[in-house]
Amino acid sequence: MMQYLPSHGYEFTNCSSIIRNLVYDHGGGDLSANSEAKVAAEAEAKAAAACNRHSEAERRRRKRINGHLATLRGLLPNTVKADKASLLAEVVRRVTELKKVAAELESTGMDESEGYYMIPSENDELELTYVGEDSSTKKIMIKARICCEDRPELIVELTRALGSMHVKLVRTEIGTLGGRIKCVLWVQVSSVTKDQGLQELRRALKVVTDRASLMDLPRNKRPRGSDTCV
Amino acid sequence: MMQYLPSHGYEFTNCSSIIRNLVYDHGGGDLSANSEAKVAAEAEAKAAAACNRHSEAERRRRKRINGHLATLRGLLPNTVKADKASLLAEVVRRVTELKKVAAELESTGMDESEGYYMIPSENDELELTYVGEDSSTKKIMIKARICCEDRPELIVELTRALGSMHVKLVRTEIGTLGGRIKCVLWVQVSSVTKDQGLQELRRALKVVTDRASLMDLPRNKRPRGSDTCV
DNA sequence: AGAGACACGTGATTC
DNA sequence: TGAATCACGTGTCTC
Repeated sequence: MMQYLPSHGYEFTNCSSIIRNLVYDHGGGDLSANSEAKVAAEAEAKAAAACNRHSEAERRRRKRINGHLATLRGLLPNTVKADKASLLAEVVRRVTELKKVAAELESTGMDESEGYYMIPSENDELELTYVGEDSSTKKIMIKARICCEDRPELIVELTRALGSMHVKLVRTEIGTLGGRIKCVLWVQVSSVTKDQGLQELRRALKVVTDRASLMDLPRNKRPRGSDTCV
Repeated sequence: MMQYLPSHGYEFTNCSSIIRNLVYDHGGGDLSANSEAKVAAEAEAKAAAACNRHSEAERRRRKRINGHLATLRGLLPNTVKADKASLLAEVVRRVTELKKVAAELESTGMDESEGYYMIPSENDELELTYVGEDSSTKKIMIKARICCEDRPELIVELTRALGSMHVKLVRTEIGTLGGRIKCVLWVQVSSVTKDQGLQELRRALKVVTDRASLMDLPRNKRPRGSDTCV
């Protein structure tokens, strides 16, 4: 650890301009009048004061900057002993990370969860959006936005439709209002191209939104509760 | 804009140690032998070289630090003209923001969406967790984790149960497997205390998980599709 | 002219 | 010893 206490007593007036002034005084002081010496002394004092203000301002500025750096040290883990450059490098890394995450949220529309977007509209809707490809897993992400009349079987139908594909339901958001339902699904599709994924998913979901009956299925596979009557 | 080109030619050797050496040379140089002058010259040259290395290293250090600062300027919007301190203040703000968002995701368990957590278990479950209070809106966030037998009316019942309370469904995640369903709800409750919110929500959701019949409701309020037979 | 911001070289300190 | 880091005061430039 370094401390850098002000061990050398630089506290006051170490300004070279003063020294310069002193030199000038020494050179021509003997011939000058008393008033001239006074003027010189005044000038010297003034310069010294200005110099002090300057160095003090610079001290304040440094303190401000280092204060922020200290704050960042406190914010980021394992940077207590890091030097300034390394600390800033780490900060750059984190901010980059933040930007990436934020951009991802933006592009997936995952920040649309509040309010407006989740309110069902009056018109039926089946909109698929290609979100992107995960660089590491090479899997395609597709966002599906569905809006239609609400009915109890809907969720089961959706689950069933997705289950028929090689997909992973990453996230679901559902909003209902006045008997209508809005459903946004984030689906991860593997091993297919973008167009294939969009096409297959659209076909699967269209079955649901078109109110396709589940009654074609064998009885023991039908969702419980939807056919308990009879 | 400031440029701070190296307008004053500080490029080489402005080390006061050299000046000091020169002063000493001037003081006792006349009486010394040639070899002594050589030694002095060597020492001077050595000191000058060391001094150069020092100032160059410092220059490199500054360059590294300022390089990171420039990177941060590029990363953050509207910081092109900001001075160092303001830039760092903005960086602190952003990193704090990042930490807050990350902590929120952590505490709400919103990062549990993948894999394990959304797989329904074999046992029924109704677990409510107090997530926290939004500092700005003063609203309570509760996470409800439900696991039970799947049935088509479930979602409608849930929606209905929540609709009977003054709550806002912020986020929903649903996972189904083998006829069972796991459902995690993030619910924002307003105008009640933590305990009130937990209690009311638990009562409302228990009705659902206990398979309470909806048939007590007036016919026109029953969810469509669940009672079309008769 | 006066305050603020920056780069610079330097001495002190640590490893 | 030497390399690296830091705080410091200073000169210079801008507004």
